[in-house]
Amino acid sequence: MDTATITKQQIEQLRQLCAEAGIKLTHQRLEIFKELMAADDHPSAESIYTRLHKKLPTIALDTVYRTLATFDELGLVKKLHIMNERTLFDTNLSIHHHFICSHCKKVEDIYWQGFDNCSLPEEVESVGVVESRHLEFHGVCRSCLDGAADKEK
Amino acid sequence: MDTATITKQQIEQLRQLCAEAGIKLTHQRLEIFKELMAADDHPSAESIYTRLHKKLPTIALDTVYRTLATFDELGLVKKLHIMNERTLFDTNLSIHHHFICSHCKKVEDIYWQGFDNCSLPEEVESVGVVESRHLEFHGVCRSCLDGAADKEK
DNA sequence: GTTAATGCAAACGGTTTGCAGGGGT
DNA sequence: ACCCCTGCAAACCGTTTGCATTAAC
Repeated sequence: MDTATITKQQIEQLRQLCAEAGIKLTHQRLEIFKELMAADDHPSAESIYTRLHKKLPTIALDTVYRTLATFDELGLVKKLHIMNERTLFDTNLSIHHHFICSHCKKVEDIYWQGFDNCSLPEEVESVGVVESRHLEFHGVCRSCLDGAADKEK
Repeated sequence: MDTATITKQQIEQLRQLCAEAGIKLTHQRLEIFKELMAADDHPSAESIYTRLHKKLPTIALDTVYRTLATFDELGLVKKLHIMNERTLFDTNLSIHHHFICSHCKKVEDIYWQGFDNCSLPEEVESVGVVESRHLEFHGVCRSCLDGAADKEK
């Protein structure tokens, strides 16, 4: 995914979103936003903090936490509670699912529109109103199967 | 679910499992096991501790944590990372999925064999070997829709 | 100029760990 | 009798919060 470059359009959208929400577009928020848009994985607050530290050495970890919470409320990221150690953030806003490698712990996005569009059986509907469905696959990813992950570390 | 009563058979199975694993069947482990079998919800370590405290006032919270970890390794419970605050434990060992009410946070078990048996599209298989699939529905449950949950607290 | 956001440091809450005493095999 | 398991307390670690300073509007 070549989302490495952030368009001026995206920044303009953020500016407008902040304006609508009545919050300030600070330097830190902009930089965290850029870092999120550039991420092709599912970063934690700490990993965003670490990546950002080179460019913004004065940024504080709790600012990253607060900003990610703000972005979550704005709908710019989604929290992922996959493992318990730390919360991961999903920057991919399109409907998708996740494959979690039990070996290297990497989380990969999975698309399955056939499933997204299928209707649910009565038994599911009977428990309440379903607003979203999310699928979690567990297994071993291709690179771990090929033994690539054994070499690292 | 009338799993409130524990059969002698279940206890015998636990005794055997412990013997096979080479660990002791202590009083605490037995009582925690009973509490888990009696639970019809998805308890946290702390809620098991609280429930047990009436019968076993001397038990320590960390013993509950250690025992639940042991039971997880034995395959008697499964950890659920649904919200980030605390780990929940699933005592239902048959294949099922979860409905999480965004209002009252209750987790309900969902059965959908049609989905469990369906084959996955190529796109999914291509990321690696899928060992299990778990579905998470988010929405509002029946009792919250009926306004029942609004009255509490 | 006002008000909200940041950085710092300390608190917080769930979970883990080291250790000495106690209970199961 | 041996060794594992428990209870206690303290550590741990990700995350949150209170407060004074700083920067966006």
